[in-house]
Order: sequence, then structure tokens, then C-alpha cells
Amino acid sequence: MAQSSQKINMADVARAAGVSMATASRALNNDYGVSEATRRRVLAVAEELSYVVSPEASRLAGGATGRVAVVVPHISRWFFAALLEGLESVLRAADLDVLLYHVDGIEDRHDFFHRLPARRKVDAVVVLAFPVGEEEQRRLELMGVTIIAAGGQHAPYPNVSIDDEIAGRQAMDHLLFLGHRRIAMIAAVDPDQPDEVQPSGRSNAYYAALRDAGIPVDERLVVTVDWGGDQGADAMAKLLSQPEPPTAVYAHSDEVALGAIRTLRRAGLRVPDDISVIGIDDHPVAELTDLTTVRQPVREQGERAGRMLLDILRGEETEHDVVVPTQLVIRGSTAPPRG
Amino acid sequence: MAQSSQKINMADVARAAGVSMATASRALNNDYGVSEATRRRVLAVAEELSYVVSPEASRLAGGATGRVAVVVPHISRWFFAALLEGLESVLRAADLDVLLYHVDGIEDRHDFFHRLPARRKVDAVVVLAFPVGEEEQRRLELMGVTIIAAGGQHAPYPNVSIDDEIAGRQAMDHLLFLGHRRIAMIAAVDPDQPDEVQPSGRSNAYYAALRDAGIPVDERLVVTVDWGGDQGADAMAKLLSQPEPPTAVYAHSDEVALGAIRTLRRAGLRVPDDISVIGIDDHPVAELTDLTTVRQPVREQGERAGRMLLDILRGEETEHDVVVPTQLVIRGSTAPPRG
DNA sequence: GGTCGTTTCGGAAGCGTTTCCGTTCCGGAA
DNA sequence: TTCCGGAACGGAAACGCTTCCGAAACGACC
Repeated sequence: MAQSSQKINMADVARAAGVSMATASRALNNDYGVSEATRRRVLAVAEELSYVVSPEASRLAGGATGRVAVVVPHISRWFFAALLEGLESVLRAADLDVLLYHVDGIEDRHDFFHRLPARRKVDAVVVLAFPVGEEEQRRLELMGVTIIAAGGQHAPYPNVSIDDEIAGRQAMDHLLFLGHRRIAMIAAVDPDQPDEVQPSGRSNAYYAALRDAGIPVDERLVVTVDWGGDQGADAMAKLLSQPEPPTAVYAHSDEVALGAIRTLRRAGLRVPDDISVIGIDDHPVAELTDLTTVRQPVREQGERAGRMLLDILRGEETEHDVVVPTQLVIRGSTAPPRG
Repeated sequence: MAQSSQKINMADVARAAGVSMATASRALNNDYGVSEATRRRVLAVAEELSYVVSPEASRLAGGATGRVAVVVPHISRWFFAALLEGLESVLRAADLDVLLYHVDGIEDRHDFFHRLPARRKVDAVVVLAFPVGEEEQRRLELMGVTIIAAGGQHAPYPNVSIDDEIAGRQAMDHLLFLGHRRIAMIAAVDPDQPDEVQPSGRSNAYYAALRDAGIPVDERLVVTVDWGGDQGADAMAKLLSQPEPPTAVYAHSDEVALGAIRTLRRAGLRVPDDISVIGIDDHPVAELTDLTTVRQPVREQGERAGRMLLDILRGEETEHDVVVPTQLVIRGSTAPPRG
């Protein structure tokens, strides 16, 4: 009696519901041209038989894959993971499957864009916090799918991100407001990304803020390092070794700031009494370590991107450049300069 | 001359190479029964036409999907992300695609195991740090695919993880060795997982270590909270409010430990001078915050699981229960108790 | 009652592979 | 020379769906 639960196909469903495959297909896909009664019957039968369409066959016959590729440069860093988490949640709610592609390092990157492994496999690709070069854009186009970006670039594609320059200004202005005039910047670049696509908003903010405050730039107070806590620590050491160290440090990210703080602590300096430190992102540990920072809504950016994608897949219009707001979060790592 | 690069199929390749589709297919799949010369010719033509097989058609006709599902209870927590990162890297290297399923919260969990959205879509599923209940096992079986576990359970499936109890002992023994006798434990449970599948090794270690040291258990020194830094902070507050606070705290994870430290700092207590704190995991920020901890190789566990999966998919034997070693990392948050 | 427009539904042609069976070809053994 | 076994290759039947196109059914309207 009970059918081997493994091999039921749409034909079985159709037969059991007393309709043709064409109708069954339409019913299951919520397509136009099926009476409500019929649709319900088909759906019921399908449920009964615990039938699931074969995505392969479906796709092969012309339907969508129901899959979207997500390309990320990092997975285990909080920022990217949180972005991914937001994105995945809305995509999965829409019954889309998420194919994860971790493109790590320049070489890997080249390989990815050359082989285009997602080709023919997905309906769309989302690039997360992943600046795409021009040549790479051209390759992407080859996939012939819709493309969306989130968390870090103004792309030719619909995208959502924060305004890095504004975020940087919020951090800098806080420091300036507190009365600091000798402010250092620890700029972080991603060693896994080609130079030409590194975003520069957070750096620009530094110079702009200083200019607006009428403070001359002292290039010795600017250190550029690879992204990371240890690198932030190194940068801080470099900063401390100068004849006239800064009274405040503006770090491009919380992790970098945390590294800087470690160096300060080990040097016997107190934060914020001796030196103020501010980061960007509002990483979860920022709260645990009382780090003043500029919060950006990360998960939300992922969700937003997901919703934009759904719009597009549904054939609707969607915004092109969404900028989500950032917000200064004052905690215990900043204070007015001494004396 | 140049064909519309979009619509070439295997038939085109076969024709261009002067062979039948059967042969072309065999050649492209490195199958048995094709002369080396022919294979090379086919491959060359395919490359020339920049042909890629249609995974849908391939699968439909009987091949494998080339996809594996990864089920995780959290994405943005470092531990899970790192596991995922390791896994993804080896899977992708083997040209397998990773389908990400974030199963978050009990309800979501039930939905997942009920609908089995990965059904018919993958060759295998990897459950990451995701204790699977018995009923759920039965459902999983329904998918008719191979299953592997990593990072946190001794499952009926091949799996890789650390020994939680040993890790806990390493932490406790360190505290005991330093001379602490009044040691508190902040136990963390995952609110998103059903109670019956919560692992208990780290808690067991606490009691066992105390017993072996001949120290009676004071249940007021054991606080159980939901996983998280804030919760760790709360737990610490509770611990401090006792008539006779502990001299050392053993936290189930680094994030929890960090939360505890925040409470201590705010209470004006010094770590490790007044109270020692130890965590487990060696989260990247542990290094930045000088937290003593027990390191577990997270990414490696993911990689290992990936390799095991490849073995199985290749039809080879593989180990069933892999236990990777943990290691005490002494930093600045632990010291002998005062006077 | 006939004509026509709408809906609802069914037949059947693909979609691009894999693989089961054969068939052909070739060298060596008898 | 004949026969035979194995390697190399081809024909064609699935695989499970979507969708084009046309048929049927059903009212509405003249």
C-alpha cells in the first residue's frame, strides 16, 4: 500500500489528485489558471504523499533554481557572519537556498571569477562586503543572473551599506568634541582584497574632520596595517614609540581598537585616562570591553539586501543604493584628554 | 564564428569533438572507457567552447548533486563561523557546493526537521555543533543521504569534536594548581537548543575536578545562564553578591568569561589580582584581552569533518569518532589566590 | 439558440545529462 | 585464417519537471 516514500514524482501526485501533470505543476507553483478547488486538492495530495519537487527537473524544464549564491571574503569574522546571518534568514524564509562561496585571498578570488563555479547553479548572487573590480564585474555578468551587494560598496548593482565617511566622522567628531587635538588613526586594510578595491571612506573621514577642525595633519599619527587585532596592537606600539604620542586613537574597527588597547594596557597606560580609543562597528565584544564605538546595524544590512533580492526576483522594482544609519555609542574607552 | 556563449550543451561539444554524447559525457566525467586521446580532445573542445555541464541535467540523469547541506544553530558566533569556514574550505576545494541552513531556535528547528528542505537537494548533510535528538535522527534518515557531525557531539554519525570534559578539566586543574579552592562555575546553555540535547561535559568536569581535589561542592557557586557575554556578566554579579565570593571563576566559554570580567571591572575588582577568570575556546578576542583559556582547534574541526565527508562520498572508509586535543593557554586573567 | 470570451485543464514537446546495451574494431591465440 | 575477448564508442531511453498550445466547459450577451 504505502508507496516507497522515496520515488514519488509529480506524475504520482497528479494521478492521485485526478488531474494532469500540467495542472499539478501549476497548482504546486501557485501559477495562474487553476481553480481554487483544484489547487487545494493537489496541495493536499502532495502534502499527504510528502512530495517535494525535484529542483533539478524543475530547473531543467525552465523554472528557477530556487538557489542564490552568496560570496563572502571572510566567514569567521563577526561582521561578515552577521551580515550572512541576516541575509540567510530572509532568503530561507522565502524558501530560497543559500549557496555559500568563501572567496579568500587574491588568488582564490581570481580563481573564483575565472571559473565562476556558481554558473548555471543559481538565480542570483549576492556579494557580501566584497568590493568588485571592473574586470570582475564583467565576469560576473557572464553568469547571467541578478546581482546584489551588501555591506560595503557602492556598486553598479543594487546595494546596501553604511556611509563609511559619516561613520568615521561620528567617531572623529566625538574625539574632537572631547577636546582631543592630537588624534592618531589606525587604518586597516584587508590583505585579502586587491588594493584597488579597498574602501577609503573611514580614512577620508579622518582627514576631513581634522581639516574642518583646523588641525594640521601629522602623518606620523597615521598607521596603516592589515586588518586584525594583533596588527592593531602593533600599530599602537608604533604610535607609542613616537616623541609625542597621541591623546586619542581612532581605529577603523573594533577589533583593531581592541588590539591597540592591549598594547596600552601592557605599556601600563590607562584607557581612557591616559589615552582614548574609539572603534567602528559595535562588535559584540565592544560592549563587553566597554569600548566606545560607532554602531552599524550589520544583521539588518544583510536582511535588507535579502529583501531587495526578493523584490527583484519577483520582478518588482527595488531601491538601488540603500544607506543605513550609524550611531555613536559612548562607553568607557573615551574621555577628555588629561590636563 | 563565436557561438553565443550561453547555449552550448554537451551535444555541441560532442559534435565539435566528433564523438557521441555518451563518449563526451564519459570523457568529461573522467569515466572509464575512453581512450586518452579522445578524452583529451573532448576536454580541449569543452575548454575551447567554455562549456560547463548543467548540474541540473546531470543530477536529473542520475549523477550526484555535488552539493552538501550544512546545518548550523548559529552563524555569527565565532565558534560556529570558524567551524563553517574550515568545512567550506575543504568542500569547495573538492568542488562541492555548500548549502547553508541556519536552524535557529526550537521552533525553527522543528520546522526544519519536519519539512526537510534539503531533501532531494544534496548528497550529504553536515550538522555543525548541533546535537540531534532521536526523533530528529529519524527524520534525517529520511533524506537518504550521508550524514556527518562536527564540533560538539558524539552522534550515531561519524563526527569530530573535542572532549568537553577534558577541556573543562584542563581549566579547572589550572585553577586548582594555582591554589584556588573556592572556585565558581558559570555554566552556559544554549537557549536555542532543546534541553535534552545540551552537552554537559564542561559541567561534569567541574564536579569531577572538585571531587578529585577533595573539595566539597558549594552549589551557590554554580550559576547556569543562557549563553552570552551579558549573561556571563549577570552571573558574575550574582556570584559577587554572596557572603563568601569565589576566588576564581571557571566559565564555560570565553564570551561568558568576558562578560564576567566586565562585571568585576565595574565592581572595582582586579583580574587576576582579586579574582581569576578562565574560559574555554580561545576565541580570537581572548588573546586581545589577555584571557586565560583552553584552546580548541575550531577551524581544524571543520576541515576534518570535511575530509571525512569526502572519504565517505568517495566510498572509502573513514573514522567514526574523532577527538581533537585541547590545550591550556595561560594568559593574564589567572593567578594564585591572594594571601 | 448561437456566438464569443474566459477560465480551467490536458497533451506533449522539450530541457541537458547519464547510463544501459550494444556494436565495432583490433590484436593475439589457436 | 578464423575466432575471441576486451577496449572504445554510439544509440537511445530515462530522469522529473515546465510550458506552449489547443480543447473543453461555462456563462453572458445578443
